[in-house]
This record gives sequence, structure tokens and C-alpha cells, in this order.
Amino acid sequence: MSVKVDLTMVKTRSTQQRVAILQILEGTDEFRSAQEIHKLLEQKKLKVGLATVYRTLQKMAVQEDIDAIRSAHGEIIYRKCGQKEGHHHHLICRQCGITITVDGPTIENWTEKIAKENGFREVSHTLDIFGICKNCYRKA
Amino acid sequence: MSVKVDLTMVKTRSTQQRVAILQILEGTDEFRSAQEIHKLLEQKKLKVGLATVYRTLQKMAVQEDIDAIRSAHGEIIYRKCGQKEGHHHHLICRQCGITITVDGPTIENWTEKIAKENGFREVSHTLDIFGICKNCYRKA
DNA sequence: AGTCTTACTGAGAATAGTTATCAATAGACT
DNA sequence: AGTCTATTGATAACTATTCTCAGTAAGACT
Repeated sequence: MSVKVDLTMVKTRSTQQRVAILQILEGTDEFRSAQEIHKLLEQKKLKVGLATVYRTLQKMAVQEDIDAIRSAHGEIIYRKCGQKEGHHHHLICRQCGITITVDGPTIENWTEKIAKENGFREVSHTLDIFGICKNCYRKA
Repeated sequence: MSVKVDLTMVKTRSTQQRVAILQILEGTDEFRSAQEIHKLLEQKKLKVGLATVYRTLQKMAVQEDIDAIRSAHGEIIYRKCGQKEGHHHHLICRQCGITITVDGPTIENWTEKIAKENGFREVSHTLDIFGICKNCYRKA
């Protein structure tokens, strides 16, 4: 129930594996799971250990190089966000997984305010909205 | 990657276990995981198998007796529908983990609006705010 | 109340996704 | 080139969940 966060400031080395994983992410707008990325690397004849893929993605997500969300099926899926400008959120269909990106200036302001009121600094937040999209609702 | 849904119309029996689980859910506004509910039942000296807790919650969710969402940590968490006016969020210190509960009517309305605009239904969301609390900031 | 049908239960095995371990490797700095 | 240490890979361990299957108990029907 608790979140472990490593606050140690460590230098990130640019390794072949890290570059390869980043290339995969930059080749698509879709969310990809660690397992998927591992398979895609295999197809490109690049041997990168599964654990390395997990570790690298996790680190990238912490350093905010990429977005990470939890799919309805329980996997963590990752995506390189093109639009780095402005923090944004996701509207995700529980059924088919289709994802819509939405800006949230309202939320930014609100979270900032709440945090300040409670004496918190260096604020960040995560917000995802889940629902059933039009298509899936029609099918059901 | 696909979701199996059993469409067979089966009669649901009212067992001691099912009643016990429902009571736990009715005793709170919070989302609870299967594991948590299992522990709470143990504390009440009610011996209900873990598998039964999982099965029952899953079934209740399908029959729409309760809400089910996936937490950021990967667990499926459940809540008895109806009392939406209990939903709130957490302000968490990255350093010491202290957690402050905050209401968010602003957020509720905003997420509802965004979802509707995009044709989504059965909306739920997750939001956590992270920062460094007063105490930890002073120490650093 | 007795009996029958079958949904439900519990304990543990099996599975999926992810994280931890640890010796070996390889960036990057002098 | 040599040193330091972040990173890697193979695999074990872990967590959350589902499956299996023999035994149990709702609930319907005498």
C-alpha cells in the first residue's frame, strides 16, 4: 500500500539498451507494455534482457521522459508524449483501452492550491479518468 | 488482451460469506482491495477463503452491485456504489509518506465534464498529489 | 422435515506481471 | 589505460489474481 521512491540523485548513463528502448517508444504514439517492447526488440534482433526493459521504463517514467499508466488488465503501459509542453491527463476506456489526452489547467491550479494550503512543496500529481467509450457502450 | 465475460444467467445464492463481504463494503466509503477485505474479515473472526473474496467481488462488480477500478499500484479495488459523496483524494509526502485526505468537488465535476464531452460513460478516476511536506522540507 | 440439484466454498496449485539479487560488464571521468 | 560505479542479464522471488476440484450448503420441490 506504500510507494517506495528513491530520492538518490544518480547520473543516468546512455547505454545501447536505453537508446534501443527509447527508439521503440519514439516509433509510435501508442502505449506499450514492457513485455511488448521486449518482443519488439527481439524482432529487431536486439538482445535486451526483460528485466532491463522493466527497469529502464520505470526509470524513464520517474524522470518524466515518458508517461506511465496502468491498463485495465493490470499491466503498466508506457508512451513517449510528443507534446512535452504542459502536463496533461488521460481519458481511458476500461474496455478497449482507447486513450484520449486532455489538458487540465483547472486541475493544475487546484492541486497547487491544496498542496500550498497544507504546506507542501515540489508538488506533482497523477490523474487518470476511466470510463466506457462510445463504441464499447454501443456494442454492449 | 481480451476480457472474458460470462453471460450465463445464473442464480446468485445468499451465502454467509457473501453477506459478510457486503457488510464490509457497506461499512465504508473507501475503495478496498480483495486482500484488505480478506484481512478485515479475519479480524472479525469470520473465516472466508481468499479465493471466495476474489470471486465474490468479481461477481458483484459484473452484476453492478459494486464499483471496481484498478489502482495505480495494480490492485483491483472495490467500493459499494451509491454514496459517491465520500470520494476524496490524497496528498502524499514523497519523503516520509505522511498522507492528508482532501475532498475534491472541483475535480469530480471537471472529470465528469471531460468524460461526457468525449462520449464516455460510467466514469471513475484516480488522483494523487505528491510533494514534500513542511517537516521534511525543514529537515533538508 | 427429507431429499435433490447445483451454486458456492476453501486450500492450494497455477499463472501473469513485475521486482529483487548478484556477479559480470561497460559508460564516463581522470 | 585505469578506476569507479551505474547498468546489465539470467533467474529467483514476489504480488495479485485466477483456476482446480472435492466437499459443502442454499434453496426448491416434494
